[in-house]
This record gives sequence, C-alpha cells and structure tokens, in this order.
Amino acid sequence: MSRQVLLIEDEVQMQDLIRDYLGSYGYTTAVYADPREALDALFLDKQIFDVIVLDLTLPGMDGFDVAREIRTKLDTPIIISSARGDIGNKIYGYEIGIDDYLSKPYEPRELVLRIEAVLRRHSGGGALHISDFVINEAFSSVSLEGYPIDFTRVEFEIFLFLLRQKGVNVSREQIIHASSLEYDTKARTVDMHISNIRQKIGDNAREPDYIKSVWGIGYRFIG
Amino acid sequence: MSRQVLLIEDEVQMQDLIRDYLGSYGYTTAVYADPREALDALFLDKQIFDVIVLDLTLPGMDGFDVAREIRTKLDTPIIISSARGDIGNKIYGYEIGIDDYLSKPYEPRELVLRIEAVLRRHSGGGALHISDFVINEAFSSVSLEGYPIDFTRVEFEIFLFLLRQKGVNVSREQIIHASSLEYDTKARTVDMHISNIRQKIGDNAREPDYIKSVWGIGYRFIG
DNA sequence: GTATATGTCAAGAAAGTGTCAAGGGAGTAT
DNA sequence: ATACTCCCTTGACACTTTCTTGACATATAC
Repeated sequence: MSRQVLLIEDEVQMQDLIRDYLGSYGYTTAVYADPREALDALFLDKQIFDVIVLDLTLPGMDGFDVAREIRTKLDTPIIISSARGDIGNKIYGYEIGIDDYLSKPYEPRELVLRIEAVLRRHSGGGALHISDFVINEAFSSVSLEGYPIDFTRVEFEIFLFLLRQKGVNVSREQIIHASSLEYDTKARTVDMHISNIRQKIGDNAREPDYIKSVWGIGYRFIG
Repeated sequence: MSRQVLLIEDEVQMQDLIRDYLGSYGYTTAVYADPREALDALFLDKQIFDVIVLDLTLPGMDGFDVAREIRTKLDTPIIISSARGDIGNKIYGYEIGIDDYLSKPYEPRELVLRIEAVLRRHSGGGALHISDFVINEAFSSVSLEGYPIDFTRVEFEIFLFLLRQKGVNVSREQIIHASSLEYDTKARTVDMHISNIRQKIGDNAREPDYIKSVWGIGYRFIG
C-alpha cells in the first residue's frame, strides 16, 4: 500500500525533483500547481492523501489560506515548503495546524525524513482508540478519558495485549509470551502485574469495568 | 572577491565552454580532467574552492567515488554534471551529499543559476528551526537561543535524529543505526552521548526540558 | 469442607539509567 | 616520526525503578 502525497507547488523543477525522489521511496505523488485544483481534488473528488506538502508562494492564493481551508475539513498532516524562512510565518503556521516546516532550498532527503516523522506521529502506529482508552505506541503512552496513565513497560505490553484481544479470554502463559517477560516467569507474576494495572486504571478485581478475571483460565478485557 | 570554481571534466569542449561562461560571470575556474589531480589540489595543495562541478563519467575513476572522497573531508558544495540522467544516480548522489544535479546537455546559464542557488544555500540559507534550536546541517552547527553549541559529530547526529523525531520515543538501537556509530556499539555508549548532549544544551536528566529518558525504551525529544 | 485459584502486600532481586574517569584510536600539529 | 588533542568507548559505581516471589488472605468449584 503506497502512501499518497499531495504536492501543491508551482515550480516545475521542484515538482519533478520531489515527485521523483518521493517515488523512489515508494510514495505516490499527485502534483498540483494551482491550489484551487488541489482543493477541488480534496473536497470535490474527495481524494484521500496521507500527507500534504504545500508551497507557501503560490499563484493567486496565499499558502496559509490554502492550509486554513484544508484544516476546516481535514486533519491530514500538512508540511509547509517555503522560501520565506522567517520565524513569524512559522509560528503563524503552527497556529493554523501546520505539522512541519521546511525552508527552501532543502534536500529532498530532508523532505522524506519529515514526511516519515509526520506520518509516524500522525497515524503510523498512532493513536488507537479502544474502549475509553487512547493508546499511542510511539509514546508508549495510554490515557484514560484524557488523563495519562503511567504504565511501566511490561504493564504497557500486557495492557495493550489484553486490549487488542478485547472480549477474548487470555491465559497467563499467553500474556508472558506476548510481553517481554522471561519465558520462565511464574504465572503468579502476571497476577501481580494485572493487580498493578488495575490499580492504575482504577479498576477493581471484584467488579471490574475493564479487566475481568476468568476463573481457571486467565483474564479478559471487557469494554 | 572572485568565487573559485573547481571543474572536474574531461571533455575539452565542455571545459572551455564552462570556463568561459563562468568567467563572464566573474567566476575563476580551475579545470582538471583527471580527478586524482583535482583531489590532490584539494587535499595536498589545500586549495579552497567555493563550489565543485563534477562530471560523472571520468577517466579511471567513478564520479561518485570522487564525490565521496571529497565529502570525507570537505563540505564544499558539489554539483554533478552528468550525461546519465537517470533517477537512480540522482538519488544515490543526494545520499552522498551532492548539492545539485545537472543533466547534460544543459545551458551554461543553467549552471550559473545552480551555482548561485547552491552558494546561497550553503552560506546559511538552509537553517532548520526546531524547538528552541537553529540547526545548519551544512555547517553541522546548532545554536540554542542564539548561542552556538559545540557538538561533536556523533553528538550532532544523535541530537538531529532526536529532534527530527520530536515527540516520538526512540530506542538506543535506532540511535546507533541513525548515527555513524558502529553497529556493535554498546547501548550504554548512547547514554554517555546523551549525557554529554544534555550537559551542552543545559538539560538535566531528572527534569528535562528537551531530552526525556523513557524508562526501558530509550529517549524522547520533548519541546 | 477441601482443594485449587486469585488478590495483594512487602521485601528483595534484577534491570535500567546517570555519570565519572581511564583507555584507546584517529587525526593534527610540531 | 613524535607528541598532542579530541573524541569515542567502556567499565565501574551509585542510584532509581521495575519485576519477582513467598506469604497470607480471600474467593470459587465440587
């Protein structure tokens, strides 16, 4: 599955350079010189892109206006590519919801790195919403109704495993195997981790909202 | 002060054409048909050039090898002039650290434009602003709120890597691979580099403003 | 009631991290 | 060539955080 990049850029040389370079990294690039056509592609044709690379100095329309218009409907990551290297614009850009900023001229390689970083941050392994939880693997973080939960690594792994198998009974052995626990760890150790996890998410063993003990089997995430 | 151009090119017609044309724009051009002589001029005679124009198809030595050898010691901008117009080479070139690329045949005027663009970039146009830092990759320099930070090479690489992945957890292994550290470098060595970086940017491990330790995972740039 | 399973405390073991300081290696100056 | 300078690497030690387990209380199945 190739990543789709929308490039809004009016210099032909730049268009070719970026398209070629991104192509070699497996990206498919749709190029528009005219921002209005790009907006039509997004809103009328409802084309889906993974990331938008936007030149600031465009014919007939300010780049920031384009970004703002995109942001009214989409939260596709936007990377600004600009000759105006000044910070004022940059700050303004971040307020609109620009995800990253590149000052021309830049190495194509740099653009690839930024795209990858943005995708990682935005979607790639990004925020999972399961039950009342928001999980971000890149951060190794979990939050419950907006409040961050401070899991240890093993707790995080166990919790994520249970969450992914929501509704399914999971044995202690499976948990040991799925986490970074040593293969010869005692099954009871898992109980202790579950106990700690329950404490952190405000669950209790008797009447669990999230992690239910299944007698003789293991545990099950209910949600 | 005239700009010095080093031209490595074996076709005599091309030599003359470029030298004359650059001359009319106020550049002084030193021409070498043999890349080894050119390298000697650079490394033995320690001649200084503002930009190097390098033909890819040279007698006895591949153009990319020449570029790579130059890059081991110098970051003088290199513009490739090549008959092979294919993308593969182009990409490869960017990874070595080629600054621009021209496919033969081209107008001498085009070359002048590229040289000017490259010089503009090299003398401080391409600064990245991330967080409170200003990074200039061409100079391998970083400054924090205007004060330069004197990183070593590895420190610079690690710092830049973390910065680019701002907000994302990064493992010690990833850091080793992303930098010029040997693949079998001990993970603890990374800790030492991080410690030194923190010291130089005035961060402390306990309550970091920039580089946070993620227990059991690695590090994360916050900011 | 008995046998087995689970919950949790608390203490100790183990693993991760911060940093000093010594060693070594590559490059530079004399 | 020799001495010198950086910088990278690693072991060592202190310190912190996490994991593990035995012990005992409590719960469940038959």
